[in-house]
Amino acid sequence: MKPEYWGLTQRSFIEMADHGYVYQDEHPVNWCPRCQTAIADAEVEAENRTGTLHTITFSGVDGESIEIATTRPELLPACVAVAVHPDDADHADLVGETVQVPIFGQEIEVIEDAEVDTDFGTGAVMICTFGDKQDVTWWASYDLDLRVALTEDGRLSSIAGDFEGLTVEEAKEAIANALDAEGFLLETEPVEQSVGTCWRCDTPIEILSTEQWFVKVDKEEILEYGEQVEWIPDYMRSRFEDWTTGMDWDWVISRQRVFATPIPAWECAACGHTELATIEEVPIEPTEHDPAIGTCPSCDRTEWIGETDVMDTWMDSSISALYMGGWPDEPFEPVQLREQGHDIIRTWAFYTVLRTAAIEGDIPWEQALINGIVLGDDGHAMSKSRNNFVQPEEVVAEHGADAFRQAMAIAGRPGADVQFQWKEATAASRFQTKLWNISRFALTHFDEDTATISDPAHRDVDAWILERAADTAESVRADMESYRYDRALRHIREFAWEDLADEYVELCKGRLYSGRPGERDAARHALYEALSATIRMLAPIAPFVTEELWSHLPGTDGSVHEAAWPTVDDPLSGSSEDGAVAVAIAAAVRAWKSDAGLALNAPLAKVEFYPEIDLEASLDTYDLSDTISAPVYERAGIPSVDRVPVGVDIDHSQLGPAFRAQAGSVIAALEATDPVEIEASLASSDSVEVEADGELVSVGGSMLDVVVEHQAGDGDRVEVVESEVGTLLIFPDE
RNA sequence: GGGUUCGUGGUCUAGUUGGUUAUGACGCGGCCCUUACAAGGCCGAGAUCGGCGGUUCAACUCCGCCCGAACCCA
Repeated sequence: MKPEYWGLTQRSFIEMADHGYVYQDEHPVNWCPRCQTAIADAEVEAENRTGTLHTITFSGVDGESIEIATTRPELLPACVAVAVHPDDADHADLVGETVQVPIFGQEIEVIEDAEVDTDFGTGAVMICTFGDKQDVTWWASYDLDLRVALTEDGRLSSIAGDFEGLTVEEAKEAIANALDAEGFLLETEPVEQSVGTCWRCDTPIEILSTEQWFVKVDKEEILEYGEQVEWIPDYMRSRFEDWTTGMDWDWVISRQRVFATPIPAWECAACGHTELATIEEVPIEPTEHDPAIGTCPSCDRTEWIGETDVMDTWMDSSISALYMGGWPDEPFEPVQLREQGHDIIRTWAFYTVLRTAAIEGDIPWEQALINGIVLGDDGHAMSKSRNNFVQPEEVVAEHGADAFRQAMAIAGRPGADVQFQWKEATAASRFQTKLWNISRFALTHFDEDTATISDPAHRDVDAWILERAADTAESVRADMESYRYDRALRHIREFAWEDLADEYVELCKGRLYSGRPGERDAARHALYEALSATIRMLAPIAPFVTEELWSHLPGTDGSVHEAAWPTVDDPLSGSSEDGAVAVAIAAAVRAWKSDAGLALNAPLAKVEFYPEIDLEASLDTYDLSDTISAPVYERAGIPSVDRVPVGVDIDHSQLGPAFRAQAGSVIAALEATDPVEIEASLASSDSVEVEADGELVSVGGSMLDVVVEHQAGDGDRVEVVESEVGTLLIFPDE
């Protein structure tokens, strides 16, 4: 870390001290005996382990003895009281009595407190300084003695007598044996317990009372600012609020480590006065330099001892928003976005909100975009032990950086875990090849004038692809703004692959190869617009391939990443709706030819189209005929083949509300009726009468359609294809 | 034990305010070399939308309980 940055961490510390957030105190803190440093609550992780529950007798000094249950006999030398529940009838007469701690001999009082769990062990619990946070609470509220049984390296202290110097594990066994030998140990049994461990080294943490630096946690203030942030997804807000509400200790920020940002403070060697650096002095290493103030303000002496403690690294990372926002040189304004995982809401997000509130009285960011954790191909979190981790370099080597980015973009939405899958990299790579080939085709038809073609005489399919491009650009824009990169990418692929490549390119080919100049220009213009829009939309997700394609596109200047978001103008002529009909017909004929084992360009005698939808104008058959290699005729009326009503298509959203409870039997009755009769009835009265629940009801024509199939009669040399838009009669080549 | 989220074909996944033949990808089977692309096109098999119950004319969608998974906490 550069001195300029950790100097800012020191400055932020000083400003927080000026605002009354920083104090130094002796207080119990989480302590890692291996790292030999204090750690914050957020650095303690809960781990389930199987421990041993020891039931131990404490003799009464004047009266009865009491049995307590504990998993930590090694803390007996630190025992300062025994607690029972106020409603616990079995122990009621012992409250206020004095008992003696076995082996170690100290006499302690039996107290009552509602926090005692009567169902655990014997219902009586020993209070030590300190076994856990509950002990700290009791110690403070009952003003109990402090008996320090553990040293900073996790061994028993001198008050443990013969057991001094043993590690916690050694002492647990040795003391249990001693208790057993002297008849104090009544029984042992395995018990599931949750142990607090150090996030760095997994060592069980202890609670020691030491002199440390703290930052005040003002829950109300943090909640108030957290409230003003937009959490994406919104439910992450409750993770933040739950953690904040559950905080019960201030943030201990001093660490007894070697490498980190120094706490900029000194202690006067003579009188013990603590002096903080001024913001003009930072960055400063207090163990190497004396404070600028020179003489101690309280005793006028000049010998200083530099603070050797360093700061929690979250003190550095929690000013990242301030730093990005120009602090301290520029007036702070919240930055737009924080992007982070939900596993560090309790640290990075929490501390950042706390610090920005304390220093600037503001929110750090307007939006907090929270992602899940990255999972391996097997759906589990990546880990060495599972051997399911994937190095990005492997994916890049196999499929390229853009394919990797696509695979990650499509792998999840905000808040959800992100599962890496090799198959997505495969799909992404194929898509890029597809786009490359579309571009290769298009570029052979473009020249330097393509980008500036004026007044193109668009045909229907041009109008259709331009409208699809405009709609896609709009929906992708909305997806991007809501951080739905997965949906954005799907929309882009769907447009590029299905609409542009499979449909439009096939339909406009004929014009591009052999159209007259004006006709060809219209196709080139539409193709150019659609391709240009696709490349620009994909650019944020696949930056390299789009940049390359962009550089080959005529009329472009500079980087695609500086290009404007695509807007597609309305076509000057042509009907996009009728264009969609041509597209649907082409698709139906293509599928039929494939089924018939014919090539797409296999010539046909002719195709007749009997529309079942209303066309804006007449069908534009120019491109269509060329694509399917057949003259296409739009016909009115009904085709001259056998016409067979085969069923009814019911509009449930209309029929349901109209008949309510009767709807079920009305539907059943309609489905049981001969479709031929229904069609006849609709033709004469635009309604059909059926019997439902013994009652004659009339169903309006708007609630149903008769499904009709057309079939070629025996010996007819014609094939009948039903498409979404109407019936096609296909006359194969002679 | 508490909080949050999730549970859709073999795998992964889409699904706006309840009414869709439940989307697509990867994989699988078949057919097709059609002047951008066989790293392609077309077709097909494969899902009682975790389970049970409820609300409703109608539930993948809303409600409750249960089972299972993940994260955070105790």
